Amino acid sequence: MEQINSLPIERQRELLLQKCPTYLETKKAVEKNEFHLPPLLNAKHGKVVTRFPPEPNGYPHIGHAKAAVIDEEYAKMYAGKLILRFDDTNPLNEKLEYYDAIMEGLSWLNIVPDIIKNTSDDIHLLHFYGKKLINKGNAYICLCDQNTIHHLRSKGLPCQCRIDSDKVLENSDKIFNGYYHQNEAIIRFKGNMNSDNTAMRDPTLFRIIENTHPLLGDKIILWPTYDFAAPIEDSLDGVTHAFRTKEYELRNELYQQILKNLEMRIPEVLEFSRLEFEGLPVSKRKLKPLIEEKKVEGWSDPRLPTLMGMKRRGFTPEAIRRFVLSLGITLSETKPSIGVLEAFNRKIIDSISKRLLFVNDPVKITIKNVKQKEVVFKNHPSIEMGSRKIYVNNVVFISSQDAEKLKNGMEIRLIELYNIKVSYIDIEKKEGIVEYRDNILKENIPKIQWVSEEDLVKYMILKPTKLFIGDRFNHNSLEVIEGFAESFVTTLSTNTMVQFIRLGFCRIEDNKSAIFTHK
RNA sequence: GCUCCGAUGGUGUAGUCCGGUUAAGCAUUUCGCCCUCUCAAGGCGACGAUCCCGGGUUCAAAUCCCGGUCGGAGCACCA
Repeated sequence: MEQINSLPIERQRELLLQKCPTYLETKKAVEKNEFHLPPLLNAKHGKVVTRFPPEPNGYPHIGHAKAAVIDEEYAKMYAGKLILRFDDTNPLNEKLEYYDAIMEGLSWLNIVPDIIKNTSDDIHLLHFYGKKLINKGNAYICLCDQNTIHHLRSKGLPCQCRIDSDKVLENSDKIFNGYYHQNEAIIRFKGNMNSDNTAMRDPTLFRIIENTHPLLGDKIILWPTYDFAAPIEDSLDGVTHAFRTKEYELRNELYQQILKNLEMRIPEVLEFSRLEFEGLPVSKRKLKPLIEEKKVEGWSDPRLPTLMGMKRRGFTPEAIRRFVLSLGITLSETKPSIGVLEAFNRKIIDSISKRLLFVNDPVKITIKNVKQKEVVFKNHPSIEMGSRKIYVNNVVFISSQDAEKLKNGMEIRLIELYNIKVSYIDIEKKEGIVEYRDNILKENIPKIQWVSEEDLVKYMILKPTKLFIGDRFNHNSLEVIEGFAESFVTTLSTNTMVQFIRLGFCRIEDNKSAIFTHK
């Protein structure tokens, strides 16, 4: 062994090849553009159950998409089941419209859960397990006020309620019978008040919230916290692998302890980092003011990282899925650039996007000595997507950016039309005169897009850019590009993806406008 | 403050558990070339990482050990 090990690596390899020729060939080639999640521990084919547990307290965003895709992908990978569970245990935050919004978001992502349920469906069960925990001496009723609790928790000291918890048992009945009101009493887990893990310092399991719940109305006032509901529900629902974002990491001990005390099955819990794009926060705290102050149009504004916004921007669910999978389930906290998502999206929409002509800030070009012409324009350069006819008399419009580069005597080609020679151009007046040259394809002359005076509509492209620069809202985050498009755009329905030649991919919004997706 | 977690090219990651098939794979970005009546897509190629730093163990360390640094998270009657 010593001898072999001390040989140079090349020699070791030679010897290895002689003795065991297959050993060095086991590495599989990585398929391009295909990303997979790593295998799961303790996962049996057909037996994996995952769950996506959003709280219906807002519109779903890219962060939800990441969690949902991971949950679904693992369920699929092991031919298991995916549960969608609305984690609706705080009537202060939840609204009916958000349940629907989340459902819509998922269906847009093509994620179809096998089971759909609400944590609130199991409220009586949750109460039952709460009582059980108290009876076993693993939880107690605490009557202290919040400041006291906070104070003692930070010092690692128990309160009198805890100390007396074995003697004072009647409070338990009282809290379940509705004797107490909001802020008067809570149920706490009997953890370890001086644990290093602060999540174990007797966290709250139930509290009283006298608000109307979107599903249960006013019937219930004693609501479990996430810390209690999540492990119980996961265990009861048969979840084998529970994924959550990494800020819950320290709660793992609690999660397991609760189930252990109750002698319930403990699922595998795994964490992944939150997903947020650079310059595009996901938090309601940052987004809501934008909407309230009308800086953006609403939750479906194409600048927003909400699923509705991203859909409107022209991102495809398939691109989002690939993107999420390419991220993996790492714990490292990073903010990927949206450019990666765009790259995935581009590859998907390229093959379904018709190529159209649009010019912004149009300059009127009169063409001398030319006859009326009809061009047949292919809808896609390499894929059979039909074609359309465009009539051209002797006036076309080109964009002023292109016009600026023109000089007298210069020869250019109007894409798919013919070559012209510039005889006069005035950017200020937005006009120019050119001569017809010929219709021979030449390699070294500029090719620019145009629209025919005979066949145009006024059109607008909304171009989203960075929402925030640093910490500040970018007031120029929605650029408006106005110009002319060929009238063919008006025949396309909302949501159609197109590519305006030399401009970029856009999603058709209506007869008058489109939203710029990306280059 | 205390506790936990992370750190691989410009960016996102694979590999780290079980040290040697790889001085590092993939994707993206940027740049070339080919293709193309688009500044798109496709094809080919290039640039780019002494794997946070310092020390140790070992014939051999991105991978193991110790000590730092930087970044993030938790410490709610939110989830």
